[in-house]
Amino acid sequence: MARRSTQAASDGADKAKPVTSYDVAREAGVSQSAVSRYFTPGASVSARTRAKILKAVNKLGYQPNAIARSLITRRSSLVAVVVANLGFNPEFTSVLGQALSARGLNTLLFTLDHESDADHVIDQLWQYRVAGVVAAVTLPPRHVDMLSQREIPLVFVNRAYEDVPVNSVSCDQSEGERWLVDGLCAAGHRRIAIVSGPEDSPVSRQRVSSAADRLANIGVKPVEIVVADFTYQGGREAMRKLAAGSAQPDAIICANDMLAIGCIDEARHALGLRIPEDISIVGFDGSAPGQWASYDLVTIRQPTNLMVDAAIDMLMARIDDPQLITEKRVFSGELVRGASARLADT
Amino acid sequence: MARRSTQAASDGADKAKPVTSYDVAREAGVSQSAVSRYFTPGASVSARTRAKILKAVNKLGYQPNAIARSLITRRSSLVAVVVANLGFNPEFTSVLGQALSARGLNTLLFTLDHESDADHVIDQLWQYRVAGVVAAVTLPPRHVDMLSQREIPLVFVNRAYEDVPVNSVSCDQSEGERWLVDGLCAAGHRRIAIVSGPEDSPVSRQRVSSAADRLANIGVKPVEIVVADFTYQGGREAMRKLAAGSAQPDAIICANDMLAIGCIDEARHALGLRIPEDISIVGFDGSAPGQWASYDLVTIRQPTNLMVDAAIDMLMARIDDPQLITEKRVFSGELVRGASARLADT
DNA sequence: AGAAGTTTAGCATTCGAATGCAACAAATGA
DNA sequence: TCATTTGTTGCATTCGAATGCTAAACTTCT
Repeated sequence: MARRSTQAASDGADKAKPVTSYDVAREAGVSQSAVSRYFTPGASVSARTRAKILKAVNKLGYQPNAIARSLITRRSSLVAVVVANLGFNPEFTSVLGQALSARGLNTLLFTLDHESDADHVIDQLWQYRVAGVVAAVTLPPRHVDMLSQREIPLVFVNRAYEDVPVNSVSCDQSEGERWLVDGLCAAGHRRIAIVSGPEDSPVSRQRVSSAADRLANIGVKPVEIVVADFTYQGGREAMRKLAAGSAQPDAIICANDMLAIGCIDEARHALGLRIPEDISIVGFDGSAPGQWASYDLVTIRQPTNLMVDAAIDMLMARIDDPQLITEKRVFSGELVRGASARLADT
Repeated sequence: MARRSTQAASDGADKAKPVTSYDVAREAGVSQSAVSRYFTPGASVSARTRAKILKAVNKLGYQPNAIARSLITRRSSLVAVVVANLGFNPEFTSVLGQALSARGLNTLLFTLDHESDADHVIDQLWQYRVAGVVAAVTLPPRHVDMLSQREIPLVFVNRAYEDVPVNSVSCDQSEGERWLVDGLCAAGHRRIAIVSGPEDSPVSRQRVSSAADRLANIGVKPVEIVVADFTYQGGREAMRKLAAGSAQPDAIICANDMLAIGCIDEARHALGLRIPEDISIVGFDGSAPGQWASYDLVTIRQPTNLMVDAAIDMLMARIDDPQLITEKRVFSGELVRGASARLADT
């Protein structure tokens, strides 16, 4: 038998049972409908009734029950935010959460280990009748269809689908890679290697192929392409492989900042290379650690705030009108000229 | 007038109206109660009925409406996770989210800019009748009281309250700081400075006072205490101040890893100091970047996984029995012997 | 077979707020 | 002043699943 808190048991506050709109109505001498309207923006309530209700609300400490409201309106104020554990950009999630909150929406967070856990997530968010979904992971087309059939607005971040019409905001990966490639080549680099992220990551694939394409245009062939996961350790291992191979690159294009940081640390601390004198290393994302003095990465900064705002605007527009046609918004990144690579103006 | 998706408008899937338990009941030729019981673990349903319902569920693609369920049971499966924007430890949130998910709970994430935004958050989570709260921020006592009156289980992470009985899991900050201080002093350091976090952060205060106390015990007085916020820039500025002052420390104890990283970068890249030859720098947390080769911090690693598991265990025990007495669980940290400081065995 | 005990099924009610509708009051216009 | 418009209010119903209670079906035992 469980011990119980003597405090809770003795102070008589045992059944602090929730205050409902009926309690408020009785206290204020009005109907429950009036109380409901009081909390409905734009509903017509006279000043006199307003005052009475306000008083009762304060006296009783009433807070509307969002659950009951969602049941009748058939929609909650929850927005599902789906991110992958590894590609997890904390700043993005944080900014997104605050922006949602500022608009009166709450964040239902789903952190996936593997993108295959999506099944479970879709069930959950549907059970909660979320008002919308922001996904920074890839969802299988059947889930996208399901959401669109249920008229749940969905916005992807940095994912584009070829055939399915979906909403998305993204940073122009191709353009960013072109800038990096051009800068490196103009500075005289010719032995360029690429460190790719996981092969099932569309973000990685797009960045890598954009870089490779641009190189091809210029008439340069990557000396090697190494696949790693999007982690610091992945970057270190990739650098180790490159150093051990015969390619001997003089520049490395990494699929994100984390990989670039790993490469730099391995190059400096394990291989004794100087950066950028011996080797240039560039990343992608514009993450905070990449800008630390120890790394000072050349990278492409994604405009996080703009992207978050755009995502939420799209989401809210579709919450108001679920039939709005799909739209893709692509933002340019910003070339950050750090000291991790020799880069020429182009 | 808004344009509409020709696709959605033409494929006839316009009103995919939600499947309810009544629909399933009709399809399966049973009562709605039976369907409900089918989804209630431990409820008595015969094998035959089970089969009929399962079939109907699959055919119609039914998912119980969590909103309706919460309304009647008066409790949702949502757990509010409240973190501060700045002290935000992404790994912690991520691990916590997954652990909750594994137990069938969903994460309602609140990211606070300033701990004073707590008012708003408390309203929100009460509106959603969350099953519990995990707070990595300080909540004013009136909120703690309110939650306890409403019988909403609350577990703090790395916060202890003096007077109010609350549940908490934490890492033993004092012990950790003692280890650091002892190690530094045993290595001969005497001119020790402290870089504190924001003054309204209990975590910072506790770490700083523990370190100062231990120093006092040994008979050493900190040469200077600088206040900074828990950021990289804060660390850099703190280091700059220390270097500009007359104290000239030979070791710096930082209230967290982020500050230590900032100090190191400033010392190396702006002041031209060698670490740890010219100055020892230690942190606290055991964050991932602190372990990167460029920093290789001496720090105290918090046992994130243990703490998360403990937090969830406590939470779930109190969801089952809200009257359980409060409990505080304190875990030892782990001294990480990096290369950012000269440290002696003690 | 019949009595007693155990499952299982269904009915009816409940949770708390939103809303269409009708009744009514206040404000405007003729 | 009366008719019309506009603004408020309350009643009754609705959302979808959970559950106490009773009745029916099935077991088990004598």
